[in-house]
Amino acid sequence: MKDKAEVACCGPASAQPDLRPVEGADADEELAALAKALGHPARVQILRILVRRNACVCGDIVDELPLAQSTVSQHLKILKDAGIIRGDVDGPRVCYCIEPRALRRLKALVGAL
Amino acid sequence: MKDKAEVACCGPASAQPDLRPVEGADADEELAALAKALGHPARVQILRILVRRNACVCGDIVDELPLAQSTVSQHLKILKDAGIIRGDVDGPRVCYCIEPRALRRLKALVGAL
DNA sequence: ATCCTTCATCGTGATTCGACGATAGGTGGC
DNA sequence: GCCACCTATCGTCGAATCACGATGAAGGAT
Repeated sequence: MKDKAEVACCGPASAQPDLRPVEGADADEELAALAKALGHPARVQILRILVRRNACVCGDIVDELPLAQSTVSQHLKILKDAGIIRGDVDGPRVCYCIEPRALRRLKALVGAL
Repeated sequence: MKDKAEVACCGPASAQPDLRPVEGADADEELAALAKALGHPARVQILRILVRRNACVCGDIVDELPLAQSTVSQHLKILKDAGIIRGDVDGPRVCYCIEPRALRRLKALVGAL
């Protein structure tokens, strides 16, 4: 049952648009925080993995990266703290998936540059 | 003659599209490097200043930020090393402006997420 | 030539990051 | 209960970041 993880653990993308401004001091801080979370190749790679398998994978990420499990877990925490991904516990494993809202927000902020 | 700086020191945006791929290992590194450069509020602010005055300002940036001159210079160097901005010497002062190519590239990479 | 302005660089200290191994916490199977 | 598996967290180390003041280099102005 290796395909089980393809069932998304995270609900469908909430389609409501972001209303917050895309510039100003708060937006600067927000963009900087999001960019900082993306400011490492491993984290970009993790994000790409989660986008590719639109469903959420858990520790398969560790197998795809040349990093120790603890290091990957740390990167996942950074992405989660930034609000870019979400991690839902699914039995003994944890199911990570991207947070579409945050990704849209990032695109909006970068697009406003 | 305070309005002199409004004349752009940098040529008009080269309109040729970017041909490089927006995913893959190289793209991951590239996006991470660009994001890392943006991963600080002061640098986002600097970028916004340079976009607002589409012409290039030099040390006026120091006046707009609550940071020491050396600190601002350091942030400018980071942005310049990342290829996001350019600095042309204009007499005793240096004229910074955004590098439209890099900005477009960033938007393409983020958009591909 | 001498000063003054402008910016970059150096050196420093405090903080954070990135990576790892080791360890602890849950969960399911036996 | 006990054991195996998957994650998270802790502790640690070296390296990088961030901020600053001080110093240096280069170009006008007088």
